[in-house]
Amino acid sequence: MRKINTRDFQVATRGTSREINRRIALNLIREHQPISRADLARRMSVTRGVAGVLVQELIDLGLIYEGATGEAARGRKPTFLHVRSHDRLVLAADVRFSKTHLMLCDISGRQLALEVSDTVFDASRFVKDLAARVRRMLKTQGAQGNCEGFGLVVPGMVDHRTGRILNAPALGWRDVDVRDRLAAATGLPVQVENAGRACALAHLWLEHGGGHGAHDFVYINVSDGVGVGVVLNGELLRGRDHIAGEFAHMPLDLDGPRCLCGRQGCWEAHVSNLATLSRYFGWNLSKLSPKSLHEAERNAFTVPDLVARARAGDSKALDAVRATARFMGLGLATIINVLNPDSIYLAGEITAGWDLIEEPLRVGLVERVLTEAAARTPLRVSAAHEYPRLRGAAALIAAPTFAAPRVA
Amino acid sequence: MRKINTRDFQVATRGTSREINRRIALNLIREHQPISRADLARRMSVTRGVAGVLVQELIDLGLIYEGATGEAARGRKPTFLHVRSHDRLVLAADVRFSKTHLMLCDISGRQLALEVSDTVFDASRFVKDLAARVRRMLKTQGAQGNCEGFGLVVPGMVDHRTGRILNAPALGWRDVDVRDRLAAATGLPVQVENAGRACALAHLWLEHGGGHGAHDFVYINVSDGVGVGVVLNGELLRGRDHIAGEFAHMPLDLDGPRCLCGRQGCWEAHVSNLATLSRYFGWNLSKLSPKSLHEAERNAFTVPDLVARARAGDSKALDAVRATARFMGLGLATIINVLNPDSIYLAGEITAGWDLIEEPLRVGLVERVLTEAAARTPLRVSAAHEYPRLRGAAALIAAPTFAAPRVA
DNA sequence: GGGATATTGTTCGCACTCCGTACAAAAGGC
DNA sequence: GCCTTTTGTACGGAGTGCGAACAATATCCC
Repeated sequence: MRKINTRDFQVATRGTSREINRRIALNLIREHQPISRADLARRMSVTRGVAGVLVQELIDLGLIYEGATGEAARGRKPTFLHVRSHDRLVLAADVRFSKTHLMLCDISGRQLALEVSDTVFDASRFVKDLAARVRRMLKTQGAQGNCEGFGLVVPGMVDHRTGRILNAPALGWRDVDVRDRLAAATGLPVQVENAGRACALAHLWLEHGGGHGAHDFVYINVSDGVGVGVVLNGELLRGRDHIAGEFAHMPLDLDGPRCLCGRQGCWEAHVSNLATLSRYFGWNLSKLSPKSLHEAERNAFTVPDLVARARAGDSKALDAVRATARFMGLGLATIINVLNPDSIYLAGEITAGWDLIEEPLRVGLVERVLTEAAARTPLRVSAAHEYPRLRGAAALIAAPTFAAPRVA
Repeated sequence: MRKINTRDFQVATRGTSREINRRIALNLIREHQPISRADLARRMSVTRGVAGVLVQELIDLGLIYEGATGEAARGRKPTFLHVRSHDRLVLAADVRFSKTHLMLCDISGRQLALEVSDTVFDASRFVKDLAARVRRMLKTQGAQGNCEGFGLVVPGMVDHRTGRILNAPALGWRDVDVRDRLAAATGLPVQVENAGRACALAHLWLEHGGGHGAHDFVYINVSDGVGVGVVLNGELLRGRDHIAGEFAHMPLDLDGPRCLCGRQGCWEAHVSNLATLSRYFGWNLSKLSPKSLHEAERNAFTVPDLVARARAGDSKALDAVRATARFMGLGLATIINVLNPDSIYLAGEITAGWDLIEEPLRVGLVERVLTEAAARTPLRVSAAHEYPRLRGAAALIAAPTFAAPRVA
């Protein structure tokens, strides 16, 4: 029951019905390929005649192709339809404090090439350097003509509409226009998005197998910080000022530990990798400068190391990990109470020790969640693929092909 | 950019385009009445021919009617169109711990009759009693044939789809089917919803004047408890387990004051009327039973009284009110960081003292909100009409007439 | 082998849609 | 009285889904 926005609506024209049905057909083919015209007609509850026309149009548009003829118990054999993806390529980049990853993949997310380099912090040099790498990768992969766009993911606040990076503290960037500059330098359409949201996008658009078509979920990445992407009604929530989903800095305790953001008691300050390590080593976060913290974390050992020690019998390590888990549960409870999603996906180094943390996490969850039903919200560890952020960057380019047409 | 749900989609048929455009036309007429066919055509960017057909259909459906002919500087005078609402009536009820309100209004929310009675706590007697009142009111108002439905609003958790009240602690109801029983007893279609959400619905559907067509907002009612309704993309957020929007029990401080829900440090425990009064009187919430608290609040004086004292120069009263305001701001900050809505509407007794509380509220807000832009999220005190909850109940019945058709 | 049966995919008339144009109706200016 | 402007209607054209009939292709069974 959506209200029509009378200041921004879309009138239906002669072609609107066709456009809607074509898009539905494309999505059904994508999800059930290989599939025949007749099967498609049945799934759509339209006549085979209509399905045939829709399919022909999708073929003419180059979105699908006819494959082998399938087997049938009796009667004429069906010709299978597939979504064309092997020669529709996408570039994806993930910029982080330490390294910048660049990946070439097809529109379904299948990885074709990957390259890692040190991150360049000067914005102008960054653009120049990245554009050169893009050109080189396209050339060596023989993909110059087939690349449909370039998705970029950064840790920070992004205005997705204008492509400006508003604030990325980890990179030291404020109000930098990367999209247009990268587009000019590479000749490709460029999309920029925040890392947490991109992971959610990857899950929404590229995970039809395991993700099983979730349309209302929250994707949470607990790492150096806490990144969150919210998908409601099959759509990513961005918000008026591009900060929607910032659960990281909600307070658990107004007088709690100091957070890198300057405030006290943020959820992130309780559960980030740094918080977990601090708990183990007895660091006092309030007294360390942000920079030295970054160093400490980079050089010293990591959360996976800590999980390994916990596994090996180091009870102090186990306590630290489980303390973090409880706070994770407390924060998740608020997310559930507030958004009440169909499911929650968890990612980040600490999820490697899921068997160790699940129980204390659920204790924290039950402590604060409002109903028993809500406490049963499925929590899934995003085993997923290796590079959720890169896949998210790819999803930025892949999604428009399959998205629902704007109507009413 | 919405993903099509391949397990629950709507194929476009021959009539889909017309349905979409008819609904857009209806909404434009509603928002700009009186309006001519020609003007409608211009606003929709369609020819006058199409607009004429759409209008004729809406007239035939009884949704609009032709009114007087308007004035024009030159040329033929337009015939004005209006949404038919004076003889399309709706019943609305608001059940609270103390009283039950029953209102008859038209589909645009104009109040026609109002009746207040003591709340009946036995569910069976409640249904019987309320149905009798409904019949009587329809009779005395001569509205038996024109009533299109009955909207019911309760303080508690509701499954809107099945019409069951899952848990309403204030009324002592658990898993009670009111919808079907009321529908059988009154012969009307019945819709049930939670009070906080209903207020948001009222704002979305019945506030085209002042609300100015907000489509992404949060409506917050700070009263005995804290009720919140979230509207995103012109649609009310309900959630998997019907608890979406439950910001009331997010923690500000895990070791904070005890809340009526049994947990500690909930936002509600910091800002509810009870919390404000406790601050003034020095009550210790942890040591009072929920029941005695209810009594204390009902019999003693109220938050408006406290605001009056603050106005009169009672510095202790002012401190109590302003302390609550700061906590309100801290909670609002999390709401903004998380949902980042276009605007926030505030209601509840304490907003009567808006001039006293705005400053400390904004201090709390700025303390926790992540960006300066987000800190400027418009906060509007819902002066609104007298009965937001009743209007919300009415909106439950009124909305389907104007909602966007489901497509793709 | 050959006809019955079953399934796929196409074709064509039909009713419905929006779209553009032409036209009638109604008012004011000169 | 004629021109101009605006509103509202009428009609052919192009594009849509729908239903039924059709050709193509396969298996089953006698």
